[in-house]
Amino acid sequence: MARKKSLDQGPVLRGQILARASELFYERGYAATSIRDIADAVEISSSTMYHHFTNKQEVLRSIVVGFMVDFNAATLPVLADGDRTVTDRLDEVIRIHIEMSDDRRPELLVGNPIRYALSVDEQEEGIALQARYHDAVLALVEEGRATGELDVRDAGIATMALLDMLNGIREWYAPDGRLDREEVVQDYIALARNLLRARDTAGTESTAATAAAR
Amino acid sequence: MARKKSLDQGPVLRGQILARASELFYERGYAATSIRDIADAVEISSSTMYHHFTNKQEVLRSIVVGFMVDFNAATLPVLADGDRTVTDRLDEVIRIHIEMSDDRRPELLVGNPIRYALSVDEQEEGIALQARYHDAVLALVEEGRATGELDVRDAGIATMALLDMLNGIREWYAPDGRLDREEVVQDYIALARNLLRARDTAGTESTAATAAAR
DNA sequence: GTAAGTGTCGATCGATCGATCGACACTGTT
DNA sequence: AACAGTGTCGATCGATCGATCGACACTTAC
Repeated sequence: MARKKSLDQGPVLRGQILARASELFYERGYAATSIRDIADAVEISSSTMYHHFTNKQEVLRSIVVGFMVDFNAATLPVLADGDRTVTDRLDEVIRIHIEMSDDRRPELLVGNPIRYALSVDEQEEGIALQARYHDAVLALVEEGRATGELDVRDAGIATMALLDMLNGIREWYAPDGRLDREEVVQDYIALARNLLRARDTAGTESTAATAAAR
Repeated sequence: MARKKSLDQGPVLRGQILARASELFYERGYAATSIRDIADAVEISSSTMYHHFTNKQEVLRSIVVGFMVDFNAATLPVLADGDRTVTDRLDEVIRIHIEMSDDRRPELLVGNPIRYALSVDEQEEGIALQARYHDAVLALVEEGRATGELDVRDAGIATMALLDMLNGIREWYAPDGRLDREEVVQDYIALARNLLRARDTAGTESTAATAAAR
């Protein structure tokens, strides 16, 4: 086999590495995936990896931070949009949460072993990004409780229940299975309203339903 | 240091190994935990490990299967108890689920990387045990929908939402934090009733409330 | 045309991994 | 006293790990 042509493919290779590394980390875990596994999957040598990333940790860090930055960019503006009702915003965030964590499933790397693999600084960076989303959802739930749109005893617990419910989907949802994704989105919007005892506000109902159906 | 005394401590050492291994696997992940890490934590040599387990995989398998067997033994009889109302059974299972997954938190090892670490037979064994619990909860939700006690569009989706909501708790609940565990249990019982739109059945209400408060 | 910069590779490093082996201590049986 | 069975250990195996190095191909700038 001839030497791989070294035409400058710019940041393309870096993106390929991140994409394949995400999948391997997601399936096997970070520790069980070797640099050579990733290199083989992208059909490069292991040494080439080190021209694009300083070490294995940096590959993981890029994936984790990259996803969370995009995720927050998509959700935070919606959560903080004061012009819309709480229920309306909640519906849309649930849709974004489900669709984004399904579309980019392998990139959503969380859990203790992932944290353990990162340096202290990287841990704090990742946790801070997650906390920003968490706090924004919590603020929305508290706002809903204040306006009477939602009815929960403890906003903190209800928020965790909601987020865990949404985060669990990617572990069992299979696109080729019994369920259509839009079906899942609609059901989860309804389930979330049940969970938080969303009030059927007559004035905003049509608006929310329209947004939910998109 | 003198040679470790070899007084027969029966299955005690095996239990210690499993306990410490659980914690390390939970914190760092299976692949990132070496046989020597476990041995050091129990203060034995790595060779001694192999007199109690055939290999590293078998340690993981023992933990996973051991927990799920106990978990099913505690929950399945409740879920299938035809003499009680659906809501009543649901409340108690939620309590057991939360308390057991908190008490034995490190033993609850799940996810893709864990599956990847097990052999095909072991995977199927573990999945089968989890499926038995899942199916029993699903059957209860469907029963509740049939009797009118619960009101959900798709029982399968609602069941996954409920289970994910419960499984997420151990990732964030800290015993020394703001929340008392009994508080969490009570809130989740209420949240689950919201989620599944449990009907306030006049006849069984007092029974269910009593069971919930235990 | 030649020098600098970039990207890729094979070869290889020391460290660590899971697992094995023989030696030895202790207990209980005969 | 001799023996078998069990549990523990240090030493060590081959394999694989993350990471480094120098050599080489190719592009671009001058």
